[in-house]
Amino acid sequence: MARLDRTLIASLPAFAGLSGPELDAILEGARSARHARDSEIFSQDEEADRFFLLLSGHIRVVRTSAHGHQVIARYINEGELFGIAIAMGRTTYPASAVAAVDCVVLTWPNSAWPDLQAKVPAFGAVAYQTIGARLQDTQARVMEMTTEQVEQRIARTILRLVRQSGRKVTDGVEIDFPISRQDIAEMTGTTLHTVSRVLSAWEGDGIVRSGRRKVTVTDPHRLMLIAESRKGD
Amino acid sequence: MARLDRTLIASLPAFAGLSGPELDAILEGARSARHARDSEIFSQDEEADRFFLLLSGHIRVVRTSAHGHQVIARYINEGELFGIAIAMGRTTYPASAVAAVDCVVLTWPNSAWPDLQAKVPAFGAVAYQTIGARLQDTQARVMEMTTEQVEQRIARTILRLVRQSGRKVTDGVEIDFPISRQDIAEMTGTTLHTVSRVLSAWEGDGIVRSGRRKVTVTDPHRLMLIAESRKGD
DNA sequence: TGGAAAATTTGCGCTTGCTCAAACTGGCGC
DNA sequence: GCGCCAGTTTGAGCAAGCGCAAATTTTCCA
Repeated sequence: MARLDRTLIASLPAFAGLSGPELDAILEGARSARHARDSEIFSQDEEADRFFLLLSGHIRVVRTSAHGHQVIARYINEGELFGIAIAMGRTTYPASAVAAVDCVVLTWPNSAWPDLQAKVPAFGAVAYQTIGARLQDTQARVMEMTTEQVEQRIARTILRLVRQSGRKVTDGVEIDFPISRQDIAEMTGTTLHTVSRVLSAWEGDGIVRSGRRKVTVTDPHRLMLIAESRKGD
Repeated sequence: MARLDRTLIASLPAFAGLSGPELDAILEGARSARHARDSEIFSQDEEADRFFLLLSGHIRVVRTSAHGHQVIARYINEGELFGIAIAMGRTTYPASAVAAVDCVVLTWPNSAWPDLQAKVPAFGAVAYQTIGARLQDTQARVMEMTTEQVEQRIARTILRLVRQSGRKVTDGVEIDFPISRQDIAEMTGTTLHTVSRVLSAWEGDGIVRSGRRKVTVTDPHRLMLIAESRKGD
């Protein structure tokens, strides 16, 4: 196996400030892999024997209920850890990970975990921070689901995606990976029909432009107003 | 301050298998406190300078939205850590903690955290497991909120409460702390009116018995059937 | 270039559960 | 023992958004 170069990860915010040897220690035992768009990186309920770091691309984390209903738990952005079941004391993956575009990931066997913890405490710290941040996000999502209307939830979700994965284009900011109405529905707890209706209405108002698996926000300010609005104000 | 005795925590599942000196190390720097029913132990958004362990009682963790809407994030049971903002890299508490009954808690200043981690690695492990488990729970809740009807969510929530904090009585199992219709509504994302209607219907069917801030499940099996049922089956 | 498949749009009827309103009840404090 | 208050029950009306169905549009690939 070709030795992985430390420049792969040196620029990631998560590892800012780590020394060269520390970076090398992290890469020891790692291997990199490519995953084509729409391919599964790991699958819900399967034995969690590895953990991952996304180097480039975007990954969709999907949970499927006992009755076949799918929910998108989150999108993973470049530089983020994912599939870190081991840091949560789990032996299976609680969700599936699907490449939203062609991706490059680093992956380690679980057996590398204790070593990595010992040699680079900062790595463990990053993992636990990640889990903490996701707990926050998920709890915020529960709040949204229970207190907000569908239109507000869609607005908030799109704003979040644009903030995390937005790319400036001539007339606004677009989400830089393909995302369907169905995907947005699975993030907001509604149906693709309702998402379609809402986006169409917004398009009529000049707030977004959208097409097949593509969303561009042209008036973020107005979208924020929708996200914050309350019935009866 | 009187020295705390290790028997306080020796019997907690979280600390099973720890040595006497380890238990003493944990208790060093801790102090115990009583909190009367309905009093706040810490408050959302305030500086998180301590972390906590519930020795006895039950605690409600409540988040309040920017618009004043309240949601119960979880109930803390005896032996659980809570308010561990420090383990999530947060500087403020993301929610408030309210004593559901008179409680006894252990509490440490954040300054004790690094020491504790170093001296008793198992303590850190328990904290991270706790956060991991809560992330799981919260994600499961998102799934429920988006895929299930109100009646199923209420059924599931009550079953969970009974499993975690049930007390056998002559004709069933009751939730052993006071819980109002409003509380159940704030856990399930509905209104106290709907909860009241559902419980009344169940009472008519002999599935539960309930009164002022009290719920007893008399037919857990039937309640499970409701929790698992799908529309259209 | 011509399908075929995938994604989106749109209409319509209907159900769930919310809102608003009002009455009721069980306990607790005085 | 009585009155008050928090908590609960119940009714009626209504609206958000879902389910279903069908038409369109876009893209991919043979």
